[in-house]
Amino acid sequence: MTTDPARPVRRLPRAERRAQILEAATRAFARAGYTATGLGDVAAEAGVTQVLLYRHFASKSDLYRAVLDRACTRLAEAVGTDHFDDTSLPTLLRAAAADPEGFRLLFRHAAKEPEFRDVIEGLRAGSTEVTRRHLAERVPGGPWQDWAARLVPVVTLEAVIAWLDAGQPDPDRAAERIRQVVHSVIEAASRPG
Amino acid sequence: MTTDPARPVRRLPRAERRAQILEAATRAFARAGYTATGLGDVAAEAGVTQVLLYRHFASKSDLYRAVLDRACTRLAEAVGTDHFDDTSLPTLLRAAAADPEGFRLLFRHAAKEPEFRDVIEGLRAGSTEVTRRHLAERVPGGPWQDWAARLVPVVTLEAVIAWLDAGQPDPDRAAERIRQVVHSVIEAASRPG
DNA sequence: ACCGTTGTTTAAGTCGAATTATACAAGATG
DNA sequence: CATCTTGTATAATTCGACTTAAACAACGGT
Repeated sequence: MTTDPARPVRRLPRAERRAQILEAATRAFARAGYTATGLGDVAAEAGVTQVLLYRHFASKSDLYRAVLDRACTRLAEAVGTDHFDDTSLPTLLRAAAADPEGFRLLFRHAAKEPEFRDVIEGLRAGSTEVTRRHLAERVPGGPWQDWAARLVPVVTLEAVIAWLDAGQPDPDRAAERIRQVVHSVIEAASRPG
Repeated sequence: MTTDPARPVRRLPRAERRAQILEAATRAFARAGYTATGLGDVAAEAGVTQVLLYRHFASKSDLYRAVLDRACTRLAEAVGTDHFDDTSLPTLLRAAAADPEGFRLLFRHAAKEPEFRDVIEGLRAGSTEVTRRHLAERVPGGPWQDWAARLVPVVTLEAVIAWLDAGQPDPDRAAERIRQVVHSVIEAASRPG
C-alpha cells in the first residue's frame, strides 16, 4: 500500500500541464464516456492530484468541453469542413491515426451525452450535408435516400475505427477499400426494386 | 403547477405492471444509457411513482439487467443463435422492427456500460464467431480479416438501425440491400493489394 | 363488510462524486 | 534569500441520486 517511495514530483509549465491533462482526459473519457468517468479516473490517468484539475479547469463539464473542442479542432484542421473529394478519405484516416482516442471519443461517446450534443452537431451536420450532395446525383429522394444518408457517415466512421482497431494496416489500401464499401451503400440504395 | 385534477390511478395485475415498467424502462434507457438515466426518468416514462419501481425490482441495476435480458431473449427467440443462412437477415429485420428500442439499447448503449458487458458478450461472441466462419472462406488471416470481422457485424447493425430510422421501408428489399453492403465489405477485404 | 393487493404521498437515510478550503513542500528565479 | 509558481495531502462541504420507511387511499374478490 506504499506509494512509489521517492517520486520527484513532475513540474511542468502551466500550458504544458494543461495540454497533458487534456490528453489524459481524452483517454479516460474515451473508455466509458462522460458520466461514467470520474475526476478520480482522469487524475489517475494524468498521474496528478484531483485538486490540480481544478487549477486548470473550472469544473468537470468544462474539462469535458475542452476535451471535445480539442478533438474537434484537430479533426477539422486535418480534414477541413467544406468539401469532399478523393483526398478526403486518406486525410480522414491520417487524422484518425494521429488522434485515435479523440476520434473514438467524438464518434462513439459524445454523440450520445445529451448535454454536449451541440459540440458534435457541427460535424454531424457537415458530413450529412456532404453526403446528401453526393447522394442526390444517384439516389432518388425518399426513405432509401434517408437510409443511405444515415448509413454512409456511420459506415465510414465505423470502418475507420475498425481500421484503427485492426492496427492501421496500409492507409492507402484502407482508403480505397472504405471507398468501395461506401460506394456499395450508395449502389444498394439507388438500385431499383 | 396542478397535477391533472382527477387521475383515476391506473391499477394493473402485478405481472402486467412489471411488463409495462420493462417497456417504459427500455425506452428511457435507450435514450441516454444506464448511468445518465435516473429512476425518475424511468418512473416518468412509465407514468408511475419512483417508489413503485422498488415494489417490482430490487434496485436500479436489477431493473436494467431485467431490461437487457428481456431484449436479449426476444432477439434470441426471433433470430436464433447458432446458424447464419439466407433467412437470418430478414429475420433480424423483423425482430428489430418488433422491438426497436430494445434493439437500439442493446447495440448502441449496453455494449459500453462496463458493468453489464457480460450480458452482451454472448450476442457479440456469437455474431463474431459466425462472421469469422463466413470470412475464413474468402479472406486470408491477418489485419484485413480482423478489419472485416469487426466491421461486418457493426455495419449490419447500423444498417438495420438506419432502416428503422428511415421508417422501415420494404423489409425484403432492405434485407437484400444490407446483404449487398455486407458482401462488399468482404469483397473489399479479400481483394489483393 | 373484510382484507389483501396495488398504488400514492411524503420524508428520511445513505452514499458516492463533485467541489471547495486550508496547510504544507519544493523547484525556479530575480 | 524572498517570493512566485507548481504541486501535494487531507479534510470539509455540498449535492444529487439511489434507497428505505411509514402512513394513507382505493379497488376487488370472498
